[in-house]
Amino acid sequence: MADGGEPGTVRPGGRTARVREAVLRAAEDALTEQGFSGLDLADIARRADVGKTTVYRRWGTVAALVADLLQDMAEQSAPRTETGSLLGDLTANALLVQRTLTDPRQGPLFKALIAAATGDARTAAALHRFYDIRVREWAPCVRQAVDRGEVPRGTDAHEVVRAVSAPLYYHLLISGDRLDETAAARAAEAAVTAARAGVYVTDRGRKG
Amino acid sequence: MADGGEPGTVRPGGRTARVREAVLRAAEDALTEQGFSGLDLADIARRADVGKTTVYRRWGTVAALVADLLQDMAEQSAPRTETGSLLGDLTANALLVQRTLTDPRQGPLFKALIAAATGDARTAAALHRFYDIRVREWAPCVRQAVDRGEVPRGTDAHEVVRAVSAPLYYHLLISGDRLDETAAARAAEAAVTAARAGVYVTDRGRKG
DNA sequence: TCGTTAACGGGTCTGTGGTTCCGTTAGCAG
DNA sequence: CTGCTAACGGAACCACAGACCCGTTAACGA
Repeated sequence: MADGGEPGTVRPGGRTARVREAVLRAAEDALTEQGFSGLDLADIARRADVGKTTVYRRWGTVAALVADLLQDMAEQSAPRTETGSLLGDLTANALLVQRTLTDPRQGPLFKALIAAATGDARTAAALHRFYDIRVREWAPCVRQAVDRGEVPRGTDAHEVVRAVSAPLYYHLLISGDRLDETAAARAAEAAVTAARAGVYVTDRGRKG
Repeated sequence: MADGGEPGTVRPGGRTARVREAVLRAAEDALTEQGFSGLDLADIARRADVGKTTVYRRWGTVAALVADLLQDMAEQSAPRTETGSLLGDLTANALLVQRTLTDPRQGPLFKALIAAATGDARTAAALHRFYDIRVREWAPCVRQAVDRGEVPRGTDAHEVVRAVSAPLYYHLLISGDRLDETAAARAAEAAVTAARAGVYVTDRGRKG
């Protein structure tokens, strides 16, 4: 008794780690190719060259597996570019997002991850954490812009970064419009314009 | 032979129409409660008091049923309010969207519809059509603003309306942030600010 | 190096969602 | 009103994802 709980926690090295890695990669492939609804544990096990019992025992549900995949993805981060101006930085961010979402592998993967999150609270929490980390990485460029006097003090840096991504995801998921460099540039420009005008200042009204 | 094709096309009245209505309402309920992944035709048939054979024969797949539901939803439209200013109009729009997405019934339903669209091209097309219609209904207020001189000529009215919704859907699906009146007001304000600055003018560069 | 046992994996069973068959109901043309 | 047949619906059938059992492999502490 008292073995800690979840399998994989007592002997996390060697084979266990290898299996986890293989299954997560296989899940990524399966999600990319079949999407969230066409997902099946046996198929993932086959792709990963792993017993399907293992997949069931370690993760149990598709939702839990996706949540674990999101945690794994959150850990590996891409570095941020710095251009010296807020518009330059956020345009770089918008282009990064645009390229990711139109990538023939990453695009479908992200769609599937978001779809998975709509149906399960734990997956949704993992998705929110993933994006929170990504937003956090880019927030400093907004704070630098505040210091330079480009945007008003009190601007919510996170909200500005989110405002850049929002229209791109809207195109991807909802309107289906073309998601090209123009759309990315426009998203960055709109966010910067609004930020400069003080739209993202959180405590408006207190000082006036 | 040569009976036209799809069932329900030769005798569309009476029972057939009643069944379609009942099934669509049941599908709406099921989507709202169970989400997209937990959907099953037998359950929908039970809710609709209809043989599951009928559901299978008429729609075949979950995706096709959802697509039909979206078409049905697209047909019934909500009227648009007019306030006289672009900010007023778009704030009304943002609040409408915000209230819809936070509604305990509609919110989960829309999440499920969007999730369904990520996995199937026909469902995606139906979703795009639905939103295109909604955007089209609100576009006139942007064109009126152009006529009043509030925003520059050449502004893409559809893109402005989409810009209002985008952050709200981003909150709902991706970041998980609170989706309150403040967020709605901010979304409208950001869109108006950017529109005034000419961010949504489509043929920029041609005239300069 | 060795022993303990966590973790894996093949094989089998089972519940359930999807499919088909065929008799029944009812829309609609005459 | 009547007949033809489109469309529905109950029930049996089937395939397959998910659950389980138990023998095998290998992580890790001593």
